[in-house]
Amino acid sequence: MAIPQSEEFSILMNKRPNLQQCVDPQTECIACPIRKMALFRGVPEEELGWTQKFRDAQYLLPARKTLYQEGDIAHSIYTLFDGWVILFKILDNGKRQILRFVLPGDFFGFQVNGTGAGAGYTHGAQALVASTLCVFPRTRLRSMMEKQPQLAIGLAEMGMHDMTLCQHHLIGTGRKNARESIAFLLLELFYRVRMQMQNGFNEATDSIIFPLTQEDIGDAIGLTSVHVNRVLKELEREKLIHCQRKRLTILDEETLMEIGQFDPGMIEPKELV
Amino acid sequence: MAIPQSEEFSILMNKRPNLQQCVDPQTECIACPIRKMALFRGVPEEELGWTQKFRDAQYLLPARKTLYQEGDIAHSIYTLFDGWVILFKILDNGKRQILRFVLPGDFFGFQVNGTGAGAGYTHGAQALVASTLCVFPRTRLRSMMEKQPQLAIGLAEMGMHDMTLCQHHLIGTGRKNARESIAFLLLELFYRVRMQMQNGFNEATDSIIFPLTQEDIGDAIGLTSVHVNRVLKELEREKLIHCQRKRLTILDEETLMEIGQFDPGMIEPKELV
DNA sequence: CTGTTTTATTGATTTAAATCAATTAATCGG
DNA sequence: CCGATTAATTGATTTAAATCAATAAAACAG
Repeated sequence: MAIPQSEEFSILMNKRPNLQQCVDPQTECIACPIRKMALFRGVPEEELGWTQKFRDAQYLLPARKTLYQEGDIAHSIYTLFDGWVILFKILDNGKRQILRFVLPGDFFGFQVNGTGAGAGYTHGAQALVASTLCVFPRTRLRSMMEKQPQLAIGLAEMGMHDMTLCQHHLIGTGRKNARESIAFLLLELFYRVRMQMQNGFNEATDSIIFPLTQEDIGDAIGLTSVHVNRVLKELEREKLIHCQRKRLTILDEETLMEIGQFDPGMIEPKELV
Repeated sequence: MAIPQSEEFSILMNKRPNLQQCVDPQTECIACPIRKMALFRGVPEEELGWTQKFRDAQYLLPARKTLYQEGDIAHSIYTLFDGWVILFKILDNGKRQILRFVLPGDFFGFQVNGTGAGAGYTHGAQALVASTLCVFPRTRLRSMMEKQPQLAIGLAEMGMHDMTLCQHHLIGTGRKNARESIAFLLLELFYRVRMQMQNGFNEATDSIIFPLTQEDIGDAIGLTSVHVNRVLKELEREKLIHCQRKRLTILDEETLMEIGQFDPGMIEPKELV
C-alpha cells in the first residue's frame, strides 16, 4: 500500500516538531479497527472515502514527547489511534493538573481559546508511551460536519462522554480522600483500557500496561507523589492491587470498587438516545 | 398570544412534579433574546418554525426546587431561559459535589447513563432561584440533528465550552488552595453572569445577584462552609469583594484575578473554527 | 555494561483545611 | 409581624496531606 504523503506534511512537521511520519502502511479509515468508537463512528461506510480525504495522515509521537503546549496555534485536531496521551495544564505556581487521559479512539485538540484559524490550545498534550495519531486539519472540521451530520453527532456524543468523565474526575478531586480517589482512578483507567482492548485487539485480563508515574497520578487528582506512594503501598499491603514495571494488576476488584465508589456504567460509550 | 399546551403536558408534569406551566405568554424561538448563545445558535431563522415544534414548552421551576434526581429516567433535555440552576452529584458519604452552574442560554440534561429511552440522568439538577426552562423531548434530539446539522454543531460547540469550564473547575479543586479557588469561582460566575446580561438584557456592572450559599460554594470546590466563610471574610477585610444579601460586588477585579489566576478569555463563547 | 538521571520509598515535621461547638443573623411561612 | 428554620460567623482542636530530607531502586544513554 502506498504511504499517503500529504501536501501539508512539511508545514505540519515544522509546527509539531515531535511528530514523525508513519513508516508502516497506514490504516485506512474503512479498515480501522477502532472506528466504531472514534470520531467517524456514525459515518456510513460508503461516505468514508471522501471523509478520509479530510484526514491528513497518521503520525508517530515518541514516548514522553510533547505534542503541543498550551497557547500553541491549533492547526490540527487528533484521534489517538494507538498509545496513551495526557492533556494537562501548568499553573503559575508551576504545578501541573492532568485534565484528561486520552486512550485509543479518543478525540482531542478541539478545545481552543479565541476564534478562527489563529486560536490556541487551552491545554498541553504529551505522550506517555509511543503513540500513533490520526491528524486532521482543524479548519475543515465545520464544513465537514455540515456535509456529514453524523460527524457532528459523533462529536457531540463523544463530548458528552468526555464531560461525564471530567465530572467524575472532579468529584474524585473535590469530595473524595486520597485512598478513594486513587482507587477510583486506577479502576477508571483499568476499565477504559480493557474496554479498548475488547473492542480492538485483545482479551479481557486482570492486568494492564499502566505507564503513569506516581507523580502523574498525583497530578491527576491533586496529590503529591509522596502521598500517592504511601496510599499505593497501603493498597498493595492489603492485597487489593499490584504495581510493578508499569504494569497494574487489580487483585480485588470488588473491594476496590467499594473504596473508590466506582460504577463501571460510567465507562460505557454514550449515545444520543 | 395563545399559550401552547403540549399534548405531552400532563405526562410531563407527572414526571417532573416541581415544574409549573408558564402562565405568561411564552417566548417564541424566533424572538428569543438569548437564542444566539443557546442551542439554536446556528439554526437559520427560516428553519426556526419547524425546530420550535421540537420544543415542548416553557415551564417554571421554583427557587430551591429539584428538577430531577440522579437516576431519574431522562425524558427531557433543557435550555435554561432565565434563572440559575445547579447540577450536582451526591456521594455515598452524603457529601455533595456541584458539577456545573447553569446560566441562561446553557443547555443541560443530556448526560445519561444507559442507552435508549430508558436512560437515566448521571446527576441531579436543582434551581437556586425561580427559573424558566425550555423543555425538549430527549428522544427527538438525534433525528432533529440529522435534519439540521447546525443543531449538532451548536451542541458540539456548547459541549466544548462546558468541557473547558469543567476542566478549569477541576484545576481549581485539584491544584489551587482555598483562597485561589474561591477567587476564581467568584470571578468565573461574575463574568458569566455579566456576559449573559450584555447579550440579553442589562448593562455591565461591578455587582451581580449571587444566589449561592456558602455551603454551595464549598460543595462546588470541595471545601466546608466554615472554611469558605473564613476565606470570604478575609477577602472582604482586604476590600477585594463585598457580599451581602445574595449580592456579590467585585471591588478589586485586578487583584482578585491575580489571586485566582483567572483569565476572562476562558468565558468567551467557543466556535468550531 | 556502566555511570547518570529519574522514579520510588520511607521517616520526621509542618500546615491548610476539617471537625467540633456555640452564637448570632437572616430568611421564611403563616 | 413573629416564631421557626436556615445560613453565617467565630473560636478551639484535630487530622489528612504537604513539605522537607535522605536513601534505594529502576530506567536510560552511550
